[in-house]
Amino acid sequence: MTTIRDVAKAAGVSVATASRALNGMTNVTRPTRERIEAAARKLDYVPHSGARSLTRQRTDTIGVVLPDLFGEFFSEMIRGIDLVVHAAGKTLLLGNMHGSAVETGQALRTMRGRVDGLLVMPPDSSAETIPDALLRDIPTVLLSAGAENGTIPFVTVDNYAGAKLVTEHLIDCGARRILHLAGPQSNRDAGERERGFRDVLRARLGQDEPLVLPGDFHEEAGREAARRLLHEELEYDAVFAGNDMMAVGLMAELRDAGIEAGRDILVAGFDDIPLARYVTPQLTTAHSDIMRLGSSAARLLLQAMGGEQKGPTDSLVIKPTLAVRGSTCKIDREKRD
Amino acid sequence: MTTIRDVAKAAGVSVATASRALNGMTNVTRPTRERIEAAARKLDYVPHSGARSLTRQRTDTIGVVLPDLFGEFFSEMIRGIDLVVHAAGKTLLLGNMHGSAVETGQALRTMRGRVDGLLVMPPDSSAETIPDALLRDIPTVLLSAGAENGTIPFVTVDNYAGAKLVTEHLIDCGARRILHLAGPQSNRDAGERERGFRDVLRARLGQDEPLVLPGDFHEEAGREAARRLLHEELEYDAVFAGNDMMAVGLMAELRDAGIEAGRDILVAGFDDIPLARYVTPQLTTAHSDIMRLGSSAARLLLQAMGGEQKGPTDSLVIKPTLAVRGSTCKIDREKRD
DNA sequence: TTGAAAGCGGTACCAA
DNA sequence: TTGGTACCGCTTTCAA
Repeated sequence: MTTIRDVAKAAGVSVATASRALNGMTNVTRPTRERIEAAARKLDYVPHSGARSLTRQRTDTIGVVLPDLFGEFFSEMIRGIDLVVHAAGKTLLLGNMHGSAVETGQALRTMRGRVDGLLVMPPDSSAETIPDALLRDIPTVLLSAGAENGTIPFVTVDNYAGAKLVTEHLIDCGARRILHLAGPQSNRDAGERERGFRDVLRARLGQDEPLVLPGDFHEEAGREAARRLLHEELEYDAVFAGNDMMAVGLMAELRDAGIEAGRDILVAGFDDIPLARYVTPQLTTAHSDIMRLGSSAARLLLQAMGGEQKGPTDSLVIKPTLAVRGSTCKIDREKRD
Repeated sequence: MTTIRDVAKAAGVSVATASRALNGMTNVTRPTRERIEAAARKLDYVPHSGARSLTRQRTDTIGVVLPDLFGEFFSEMIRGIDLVVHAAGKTLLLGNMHGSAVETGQALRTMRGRVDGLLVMPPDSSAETIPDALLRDIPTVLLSAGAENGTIPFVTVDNYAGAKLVTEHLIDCGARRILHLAGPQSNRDAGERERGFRDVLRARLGQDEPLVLPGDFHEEAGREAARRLLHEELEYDAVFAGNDMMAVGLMAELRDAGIEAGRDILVAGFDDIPLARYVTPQLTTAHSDIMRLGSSAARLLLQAMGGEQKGPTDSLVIKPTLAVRGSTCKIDREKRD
């Protein structure tokens, strides 16, 4: 592979001059520059970004570490991030921590020296898995993490408020026996959603111990819940699923059994992934602008990288809105905010 | 940020010894190693991957450059890639070229010195946009590119065969006036699909000039096509969309006008993205195992990086199968292969 | 087993 | 305007 030294030699100049010419500095005479550029072209020179970033002390790269790369939620998030990162002329380095805390730490460590800033969505929504060393030296913004994280700014959806919105809506539609299909135990978002659900049920219906089924945010958990509903002949008139994927799985499975959401039972989800509009009936859900979540986080990070001090106070909490669709009643379609 | 020098100093050894200890080499005495490890822990040492890869001459990173990061197609592809890359203990560096050839070249250049291998999906499915210098020095596998690319191995779907499968199926279902909603002009995949469509129409129905509407693989193009169908009162009994997203858009728009796919008109797509099963009616499509496409490409690349000579002959062409669902007739459900 | 030192491929400072 | 050169942080010979 040709290096800048080869180019310099071919052009009969020092590496210093070659570097200057190639980087568009003005203090190089026309003819010299042209000789260098010609040589670079002829030798097919491509600078070694690794070496460059070592001396420059910056990489022009943003690292993103997510618990999973798959599915619409992350896909949209990445899109939002990419949008602003790309506009800022920087590159995205995507890491996947595959859900485990150990792997998270590992993934994050390898980021050192390859990125100037970090966008992290911790598996359990807490920053504990992030090595302190990194936090001290690399500007970091947490995605979808709680306020308890101390000193790191974060961007998140107000899960509690969203869950309340959805639950209220189900009750407004006449539901009285409402089941919640929860997300992963350790996940803070899931916890907040469940808390919102419980609080509303207590306040509005005086129910202190509503039925909450365990789930994991994946489609199959929704199907599983549907099967339990059927086999155990549980008499519920509404289900609030912890996220859309589970709601979709649940609806599909119920449908196979001849039970139609929106007619025989009300179903609502959370997130408003694109898919929510395509299923039949369309899914009522707490709408969060996921893409915006990603781009806001990226923007916050860029500011922090620009030297601005950013702390938890700069954090952004996005309030979800209620998107009423066919899977529940439509009585309060006007109620959206 | 603490460097290996700090650690060495704190442990009272040379950087060489520190490096050896930290990298698990055996030629370090127990006590020395323990002193070094203690120092590293105390100082919160995280190695600088950039510097390390500069000397090591490898990065343990695979670069992936796609025309877009959004949507289920890419999402699944990335999942497939990540699966094998992660299993191989390597990191993913994701780049987005935002569709343009210039940006592609740019994105690829910045990969130099940051990755050991490259997975590229060129915007027009041709390798021309890839700088020669990179191709010579970085093992590369093309995603979804044609055989015409010369010397680079690639992994692709047999678009022509898939399109024929779908078109045959529509005819078998009784369709005689079939419309094709094409993908982007410059896209080779799209071109192959259109070619398959045309060939079957000519062979089976003797139609030499079927109607082909322009599209771009996005949902809105499907909706637009539906609107044309409605307003211009085009009398067609089937639509073969160049990909699922467009088919989905088309079905949704037709449905709003009271026209039901599978009943009033037959609709088929291509790709079999997860969404295809969720829409109502479910979408008939050419099923390609996109995830497998990604993982196969990654596997091929890893082999090439391992020193094995890989050329176009090692390329993998995946034959799609027909997935018959509710958006078309079901007469030949058994015909799947 | 350990240390000194030479790079890896650039950038940028200091002189000339 | 140019060139010489000292790093950036780490790995890896080569000697000791």
